[in-house]
Amino acid sequence: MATDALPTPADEDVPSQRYSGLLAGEIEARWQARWAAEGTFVVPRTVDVGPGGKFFLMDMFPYPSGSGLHVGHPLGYIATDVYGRFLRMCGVRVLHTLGYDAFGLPAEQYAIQTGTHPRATTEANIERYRAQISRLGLAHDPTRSVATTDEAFYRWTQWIFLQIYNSWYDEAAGRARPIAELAAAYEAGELATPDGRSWVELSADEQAAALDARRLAYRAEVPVNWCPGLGTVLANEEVTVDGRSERGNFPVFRRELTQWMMRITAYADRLLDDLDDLDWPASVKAMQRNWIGRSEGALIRFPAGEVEIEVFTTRPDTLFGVTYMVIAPEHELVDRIVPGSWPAGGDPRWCAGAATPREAVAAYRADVAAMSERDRQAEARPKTGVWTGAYATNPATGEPVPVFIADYVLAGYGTGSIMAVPAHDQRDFELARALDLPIRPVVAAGDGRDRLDASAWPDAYVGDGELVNSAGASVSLDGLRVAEAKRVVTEWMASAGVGRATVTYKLRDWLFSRQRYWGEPFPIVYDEGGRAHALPASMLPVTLPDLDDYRPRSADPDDGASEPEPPLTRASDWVEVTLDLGDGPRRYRRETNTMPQWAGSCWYELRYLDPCDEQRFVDPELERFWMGPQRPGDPGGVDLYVGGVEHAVLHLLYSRFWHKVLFDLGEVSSREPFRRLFNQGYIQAYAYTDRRGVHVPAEEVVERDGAWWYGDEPVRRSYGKMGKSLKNSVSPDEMCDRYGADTLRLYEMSMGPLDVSRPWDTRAVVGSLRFLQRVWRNLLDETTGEATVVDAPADAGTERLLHSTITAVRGELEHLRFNTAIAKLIELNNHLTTIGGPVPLCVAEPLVLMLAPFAPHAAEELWSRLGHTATLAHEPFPVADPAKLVAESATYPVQVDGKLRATVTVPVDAGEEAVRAAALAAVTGWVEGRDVVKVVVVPGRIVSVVLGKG
RNA sequence: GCCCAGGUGGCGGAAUCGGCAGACGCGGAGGUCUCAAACACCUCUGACCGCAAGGUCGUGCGGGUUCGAGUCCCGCCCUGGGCACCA
Repeated sequence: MATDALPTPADEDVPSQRYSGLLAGEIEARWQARWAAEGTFVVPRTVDVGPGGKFFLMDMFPYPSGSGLHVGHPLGYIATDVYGRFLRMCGVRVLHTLGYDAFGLPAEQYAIQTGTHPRATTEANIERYRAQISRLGLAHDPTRSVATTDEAFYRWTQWIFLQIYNSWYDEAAGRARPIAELAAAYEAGELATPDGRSWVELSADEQAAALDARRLAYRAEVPVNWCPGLGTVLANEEVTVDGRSERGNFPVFRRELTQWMMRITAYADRLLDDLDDLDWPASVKAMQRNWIGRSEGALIRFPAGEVEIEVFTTRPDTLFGVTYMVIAPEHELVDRIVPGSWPAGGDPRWCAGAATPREAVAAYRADVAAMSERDRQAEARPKTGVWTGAYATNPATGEPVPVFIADYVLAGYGTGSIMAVPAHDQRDFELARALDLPIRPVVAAGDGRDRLDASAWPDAYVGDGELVNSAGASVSLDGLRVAEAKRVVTEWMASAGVGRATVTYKLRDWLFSRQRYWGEPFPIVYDEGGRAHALPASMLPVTLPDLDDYRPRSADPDDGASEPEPPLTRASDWVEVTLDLGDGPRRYRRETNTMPQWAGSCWYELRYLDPCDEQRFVDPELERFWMGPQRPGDPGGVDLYVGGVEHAVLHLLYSRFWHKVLFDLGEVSSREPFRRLFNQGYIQAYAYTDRRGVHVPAEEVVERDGAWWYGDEPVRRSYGKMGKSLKNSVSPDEMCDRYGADTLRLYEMSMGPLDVSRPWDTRAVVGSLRFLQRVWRNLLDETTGEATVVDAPADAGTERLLHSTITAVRGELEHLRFNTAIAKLIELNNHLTTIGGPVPLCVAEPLVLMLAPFAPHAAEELWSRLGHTATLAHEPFPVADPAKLVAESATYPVQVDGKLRATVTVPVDAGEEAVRAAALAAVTGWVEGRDVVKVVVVPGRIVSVVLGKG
């Protein structure tokens, strides 16, 4: 096709001042330059504020990826901008800016792919993002933007790490305290040292070890998620349910490795309880509760020869129903209880045909190890297990119970061991059936099954009921209900010294080190004895050294036995340092792990308050002003935080944890970082594949006869994410070029409620352009660009509509319902089009002001052409006059037997009788010959006439 | 399996202290302007019946409450998301 044959619009046919994409582009560039030059959106670093109050408004900051933005990315940014502009016009001091989350794996991987240094690609990506975002006309304070990769920023990330490192959790006080106070407490004898000796008896190394063991940031050899494909270990939160990395989808292996951990579990209860005080979506709260996974139960010790097996159970009431025990296969206790040969009394089916218990255990462990994480978690997999040859003693009955290993018991939860009650636990029931273990009911089922004989039961009985078969020498539960039995047995266990009530969590401590290059270095060095030392704050920042080769040592993604090797170990000049940490210059080795991507985002909201502060990470006065609690019970925090739901348990849990540590240490006055959270939906798109399964450009696909065609070829349609590889990506730049940023903003806001995902439809964008065009045409001459408004009063109908629109738009904006607010503005403007003639100034001005949050450039331009010289950014948002809302007549729909039959119009002050009479008169044809049983008049609403039967 | 959302025209969506279902926009049909068009303008546009006036049906399905139900209650179905051998 010859493109030069395309018709070009003749210039003289289109009025020169018609609001087109081209004109919009010119207006937008001009106003953006003016806002920048005048510092319109710069917020002073002072804490005085007018009567409108303050509002700290935030978006989840972007990760500047190499592929740039598509139209879905700025959805939330536009929404917060509209809301912020509205609040500003309501006299509120609004803090709104945007930074960049620029450390992390993807930036590093992108750098490796393109062969350039991560700093270079990161900076280029940030510039690209800035350019794309600035075209949208967002009213950010440009002086408060940060990037987590800035030395001036990560200096404070390291500083906060030091605060956490130099703290311990005082369980008695329920808060973190400086580690020096722990040393003081040990020294004063207020706290017992780990081995009971007095503090002064301990060597310096022993004292240091005792403190290190309690720090909130600590090193420990723990089972970690080793991902050879990424060359690093990962946090639990970064591993998917089928045991692969969230990034890159590589296999993840469990390995014991020494790593940096954050003691987030100390905060489990507070992280859980404080959710109640947050204005967050219920789904996010539910996900966090689920992830923390608090469960109340009891720890019970079962003697087994030389050792004791401690189990965690939520059903201590079923203690008399224990018929066997299970330990996780990898549990260290297993090797200590396995006897040399099979004792008498066991069932051959428990032994898997092995000659000795040791062989049985080894074979079972080998089977488990050979299984992939996916297989292990597969649904409906039959329960397996093998006897260890050992017996333990039920502390309530004195009975011996066989001890098994089975992979349905997880080493990482509770104590890694369970008491099996097959009658009342489905998993135990399944293994009991598989190995023909006894099943002893101790809770009388109320559902018709046999209460004492489980041989015909189809499944475990997990409901409530009366305890039976539960009387021992020192305690009896018979006759009690489950809840009561739990209480009684727990009291008995405590007095008998065999167990106690406890709480466990699914939440694990946060694995905080990564074997990657592109992250914050730890402010930690090791002495020649291998002991860790924190650097003093005066030595911060510890800057990331330049490296020629920043790649992780590549390992086979499937080789779980490979070793992580941080790239920073290669920076030998950087690693080996001589420092004076208070006892003269000595040689040290730097920590070569880096922090995970989440570190910077754990506290960036605080840095927005003053990114230039070189004395502190945040000024306490600014923090109190912008984030402090507003009333008793208020946790404080950012007033509105908008972002996607994908960070429900990662970023949002980690940042709450860091914030609480800072709160405990007195560094911030708010105990939560984000008071209100709003999850925006996603913009999705259709993608099309041809018969080979290859994606074709979505823009060029047409619909014909209910099918989709790419040229002459039929294509298949799918729906989902927008992405370059799917060939369905639309960039904000091309939308700005074709329609202007204001049209794009308006379109994205009118697509639907902010929290709902919706499909992108480029064809529909023109509707928003038409709206702006019509507003433009109603107020200006399309040929001359002169305002056509008149300084005359509006007619009563127009005035009433204006004021009802103001009321509605304010209400919708307050609740972030931008789509319906826009619909109201369109209705008002359509009314002005319909009545024709010049628009009165007293209608034009409020219309422009109400439009301003959505389409700020067009509104500014109209405002100036209406004769104003200053920006409208701080003009008061229109306020409705209640007196102008009153109509003189009211229209009632009239129903007869529930069906709409007529409408009547009566004076607005008509009494109920008059309305009733008018309504009946309007439906005589329907009522004729029938009895009117009842007439319901709902004032201002409706009239309902009820006829008799027949 | 458990938890949380949500099912309304051809499409995105309005309307929930129960009160005219389908605001607003896209798409579609017809028309205006134009040599022709367009990101212009006007009219119509839930389905069915009817020349029309008008009527009947209609908010996932089945019941119920009510003068009146998209909205409340009971029982299902489906879709999306989260969690999932957590003792």
